[in-house]
Amino acid sequence: MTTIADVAQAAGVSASTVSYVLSGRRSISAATRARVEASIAALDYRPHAGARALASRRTNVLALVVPLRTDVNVPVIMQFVTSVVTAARSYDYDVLLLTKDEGEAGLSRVAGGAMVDALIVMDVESDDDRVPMLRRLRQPAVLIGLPQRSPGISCVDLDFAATGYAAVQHLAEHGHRNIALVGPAPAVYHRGTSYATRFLAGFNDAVAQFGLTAVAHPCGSNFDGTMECMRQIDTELPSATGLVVHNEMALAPLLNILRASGRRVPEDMSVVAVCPTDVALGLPIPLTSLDIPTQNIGAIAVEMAMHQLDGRQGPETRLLAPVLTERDSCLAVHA
Amino acid sequence: MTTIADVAQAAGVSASTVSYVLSGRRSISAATRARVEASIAALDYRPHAGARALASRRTNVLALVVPLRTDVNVPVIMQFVTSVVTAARSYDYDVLLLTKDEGEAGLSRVAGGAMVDALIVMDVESDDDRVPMLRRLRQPAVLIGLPQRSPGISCVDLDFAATGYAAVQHLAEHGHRNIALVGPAPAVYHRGTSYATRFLAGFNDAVAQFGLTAVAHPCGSNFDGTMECMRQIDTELPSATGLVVHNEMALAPLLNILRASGRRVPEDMSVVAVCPTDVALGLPIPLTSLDIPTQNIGAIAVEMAMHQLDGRQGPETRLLAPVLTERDSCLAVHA
DNA sequence: TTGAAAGCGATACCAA
DNA sequence: TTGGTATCGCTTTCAA
Repeated sequence: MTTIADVAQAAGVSASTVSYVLSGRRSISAATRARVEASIAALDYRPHAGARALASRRTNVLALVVPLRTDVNVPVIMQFVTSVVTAARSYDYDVLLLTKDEGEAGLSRVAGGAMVDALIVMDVESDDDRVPMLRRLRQPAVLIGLPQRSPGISCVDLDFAATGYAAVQHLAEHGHRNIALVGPAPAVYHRGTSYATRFLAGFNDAVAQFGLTAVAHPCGSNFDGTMECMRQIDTELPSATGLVVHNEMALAPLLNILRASGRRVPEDMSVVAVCPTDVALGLPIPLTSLDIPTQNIGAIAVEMAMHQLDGRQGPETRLLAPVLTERDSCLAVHA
Repeated sequence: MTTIADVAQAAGVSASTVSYVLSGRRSISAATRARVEASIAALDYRPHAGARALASRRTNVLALVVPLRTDVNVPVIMQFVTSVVTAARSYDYDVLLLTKDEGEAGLSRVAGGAMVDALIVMDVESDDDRVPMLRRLRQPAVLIGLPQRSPGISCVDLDFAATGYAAVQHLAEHGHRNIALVGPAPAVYHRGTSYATRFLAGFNDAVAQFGLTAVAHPCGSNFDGTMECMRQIDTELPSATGLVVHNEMALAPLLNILRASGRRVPEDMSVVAVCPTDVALGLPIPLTSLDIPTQNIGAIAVEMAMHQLDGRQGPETRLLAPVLTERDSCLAVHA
């Protein structure tokens, strides 16, 4: 294995000089730098990550904790993952992947063992067991999501309350008076994933504000679950002309079910979806949607972690404002 | 930070004894071990990963390289990822996640920097640029997939040739004489991803063997692509009574299109899918399928890496035999 | 602008 | 059964 000493010898300088060329932490004469860089290239030298971590107390690795759930849309998770990995690379960081089912043990293992400089945690629940432990770690953490109480820890997420409100507002402004919410899977509510309840709160606020009539139902994330959910909605509010769908997995089945029951979108039923853009565009009819900006959120999470690492910024919470894009699934109704 | 020296002092032993208690590489008296373990627990000691890697030349981390493509089914990729992470944890290994778009640079970065002990590479192409470089690394690599020439490197994959053969055979044995293959996306063929061509070869072999008439078409991985693919099939072989679908993303649109054109599955059209079990079960009608055993493949990849690390096994290629499960999408035709 | 050398926190060899 | 210590490869302080 090639070491820094080999490079130093080849370049006729000391090891520390090579180190400084690499880190840029002190000025080096152009001539010396050139020789060192030539030797590095010639020997194909790569600094030993472990040695570096030991001496510098930096690993240039961050941990990313992902859920394994199948009741949340897996492609959406994957979008977060790739955006985090891509953003991390732009800071010369690598990503260690943990699964949520390891729980607190996984976090303290990688943090306590100094395997990572920071942690990014997805799928945070309202009252998440992991939050108190994260707060105690030496490394900064960034949550994707918003627990009940998050003082001392950074959070980033879409502003789901505002998003729920905006969805209803859009339908109200198009004259809809009777609407329904097709929500996330029951399990998502049960385990207290906060985006579900925040969205619902915003939805209900707007319903009251605009004086609408509404029903809301969780929706199992598959064909049967969607069928059942629509059955209930049709029973309780048969006059509904607008649907807010906060469940990516339900979208495709839903469109089928509507068509099968003879209802056209948007002529007979308007649909506002909450999903990433590519999902809204990947269906038979382009959906009017409130974007879940996975790319942004992932990049911001990494950025927040980096800012905390270089001391530029303490813990903060950032909620992204919803953006609604009109496409082909909403129509105004006339009384 | 708590170090091994702190633990040693607390337990009244030397640092090396603590190290040996941890590694189990030499026998320790029960009394000493108990005291050491008590101190470890009391101090909540975690060995520093970097120091460990430096001294032992082992990181207990393996690299996993995933594609970012959206033309292959993202949930399937995620299944591989979670099975690899889960299997790795069972060997006390962590997983560093790389994306394929980093190419050879990413591989040599993490391998050259001794960040990982082994690499697992997904989405390997027939003539993959990364293979020669992987062969040169100090660390063992396991490919998920099968490049043209793989001597000296471990591979694991479903036996796609046998799978293609089995799909056709199943239809032939049910009396179908005219069949069509709905293949992966054109891009998958173009970049030479070998499973596509291996499957096609097996498909064609069986078609010849059983004296069938067949057409095969790539299929764009969305609604429009599937529509276009079916249009071509209907034009070229309108008498087809059986479909082999080697494209998870095409399955849902395909069933819709068939229904929209008035064809019932399985009465008017038999369908054999190649996909993970959960995909086959997640559609309106449970599909007869050849399983893509993502869990197995991921676990085997990790196992092969571990066996190479402890010198128990050199590079080898393992192709898993296809397993067909009959469900509700295939019917025998009578002449 | 550069070099020498003291750590960083483990492992594992050599002794006892 | 245990302890002492050289060593892993790098960073960074102190000196020049």
